[in-house]
Amino acid sequence: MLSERRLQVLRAIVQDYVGTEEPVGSKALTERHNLGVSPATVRNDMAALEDEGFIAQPHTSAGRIPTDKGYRLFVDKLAGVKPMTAPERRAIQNFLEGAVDLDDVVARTVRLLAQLTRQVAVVQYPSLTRSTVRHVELLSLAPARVMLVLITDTGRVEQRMVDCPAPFGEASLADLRARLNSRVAGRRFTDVPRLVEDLPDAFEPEDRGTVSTVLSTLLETLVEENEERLMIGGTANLTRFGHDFPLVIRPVLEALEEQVVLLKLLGEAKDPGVTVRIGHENAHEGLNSTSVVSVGYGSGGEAVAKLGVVGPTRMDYPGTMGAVRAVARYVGQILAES
Amino acid sequence: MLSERRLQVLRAIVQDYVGTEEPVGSKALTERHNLGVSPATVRNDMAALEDEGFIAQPHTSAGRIPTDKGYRLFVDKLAGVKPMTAPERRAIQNFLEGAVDLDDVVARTVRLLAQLTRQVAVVQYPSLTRSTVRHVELLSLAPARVMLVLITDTGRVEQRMVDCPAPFGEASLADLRARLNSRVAGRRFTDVPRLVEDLPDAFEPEDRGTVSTVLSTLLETLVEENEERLMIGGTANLTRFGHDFPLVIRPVLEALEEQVVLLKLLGEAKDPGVTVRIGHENAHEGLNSTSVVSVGYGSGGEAVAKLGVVGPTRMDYPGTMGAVRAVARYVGQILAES
DNA sequence: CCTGGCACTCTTCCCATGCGAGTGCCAGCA
DNA sequence: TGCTGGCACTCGCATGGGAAGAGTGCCAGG
Repeated sequence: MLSERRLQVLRAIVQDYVGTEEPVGSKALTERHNLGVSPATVRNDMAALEDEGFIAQPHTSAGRIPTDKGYRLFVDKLAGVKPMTAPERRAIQNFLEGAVDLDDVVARTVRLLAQLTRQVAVVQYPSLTRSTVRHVELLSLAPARVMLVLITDTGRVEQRMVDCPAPFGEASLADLRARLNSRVAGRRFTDVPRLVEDLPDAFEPEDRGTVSTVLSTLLETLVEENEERLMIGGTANLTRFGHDFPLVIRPVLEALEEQVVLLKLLGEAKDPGVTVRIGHENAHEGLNSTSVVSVGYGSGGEAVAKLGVVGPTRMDYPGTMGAVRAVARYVGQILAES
Repeated sequence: MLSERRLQVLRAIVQDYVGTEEPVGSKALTERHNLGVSPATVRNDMAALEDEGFIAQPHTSAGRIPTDKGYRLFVDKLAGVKPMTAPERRAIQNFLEGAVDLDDVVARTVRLLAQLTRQVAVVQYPSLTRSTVRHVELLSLAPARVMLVLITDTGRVEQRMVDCPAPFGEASLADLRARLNSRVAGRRFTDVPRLVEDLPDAFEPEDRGTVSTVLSTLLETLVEENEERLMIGGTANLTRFGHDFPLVIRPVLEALEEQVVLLKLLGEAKDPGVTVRIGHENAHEGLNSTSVVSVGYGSGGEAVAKLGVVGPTRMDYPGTMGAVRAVARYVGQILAES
């Protein structure tokens, strides 16, 4: 329906607009790209593209700017993912390799993404539900008080206090610790409930209450979704957003503080590859003038969490997608090594 | 040197300017505050205050606005700390009591502070160096790989991997765990180095290398200053900063991302009470147009960390100081209880 | 030492004007 | 049918000149 040239015109408009931040006119287009046709022809194409809803004019007789729909077409059909250069890849790897623990990995990833894309970076901590248990530790803090520490294969640590219904001896605790670990160590979180189901039966009646309490706390910890933490960075890049300032970035900052919103945002992306949500495609109203580029990352073949960037719809999609993909890949490697 | 009335004029200027965000003139002042004198008199006082550097005019013949020095005098001499009302105090307490773990306490504190003051809130995690050890846990992950988990009295958990110079048996590990805990549990971090000094001597020669390695990792963890994490929130409030947007908030956002800067900022405040740093009193350049109100908080009588807010120099100092102080007090209580 | 009055200084707002960029349409040409 | 050059038209934006208003500094008088 859209001729090849019209698609090229759209591509050129997107590229120019992303570069200059100014509405682009027919004359400027023909000067900067050799489309082989005259401005008049381009004007006709533009009129057609506008009828289809891919571009719009801010005012009568200013240049055209892409609409969300225009960006969508650009991302889907007209632009690939721009791969990182070799030096960039090396820099990413070097920077991430310096990390000392999980917090540091996440923190470095955020900084890296923010710098590479010059946008706001969001990195979700490796999700509990998809990881495996490395170790469960039980510490007796008081006769009827136990601290439960859960360590995951991605290096994440969760702790919980458990108030026991009855005093619980050191010997029983050691027993529980040993049995628990022999059953769940190395297993996926989703399998844990099944694996510990009958564990209380192995204990003396007077200890069963406590064992059950500990186990249910453990299970709670495993499913606790609101514990899906994330880290954001590069908010200073919001200042490069546009001219009509406060009105635009206010809701964005607010949305960024609502971890729930962000988690949902990242969670929505189900693709195996890089997912792009453009403008109004984002459910959250405050993000209607932003695009979100996200991707899953993980230590093995499987994604355990997501990361991405939030930026103006007017962004360099190929470059951003390339950076996001590359960072995700290297973070995965780092996690697998540690 | 400054007469009583002139101080009152300064106070009135600060209050009005904070309220209206606009330079305040002599006529408006006499209308809104009954100073008992005419605008002309106030003008003379203003001229004097300007000579002394407490106020300034943005342009010839606009009203006056307070300078950093003016705010300083206001904070030191002219305004007290506005205490929270009883309902506010109750709300603070209720909100904080819902927290389930340390992360949650900090997160809630940040949200609370940001909401109460309508500014950017910064909360430092309880510092390691001033807390006491609750428990040290050692987990064998591989024959020559140990995970060290440190649990503090404030509920904070730090973990480190230790690569041992030689394989280390389960029995030795249990031995080390027991000896270590019996020595350091309940002790202050600063005392730990002294307490574990001779610990390797109690082990077989072949294990001493590993024990030393583990201990030095523990000591590293204790002193590691860069691990002083903090959480910030309420950045959306920056949009209420002023009219000349990007130029002002850009450096602020950048400074907020530099944890080092923030930690230094909070660390500088040595007072037992609420500390206020106004405008250029902040060492960091990006924060020259902001004021920082901070205070220490802690579970006992002693401060284990700081919290505070960052806002425009034109802020409601008495109210902000009251909110910061109240929140710090209640967070301290919560930490002491858990 | 305070007060009212007065002249003066700027900023800000508003409007008219001109310019330029960009468009839409049309007639002509391949 | 599709491309091109030409041309009239539309707006947005920057420019400049008043006019208004707020606020000041200073002075003479109480």
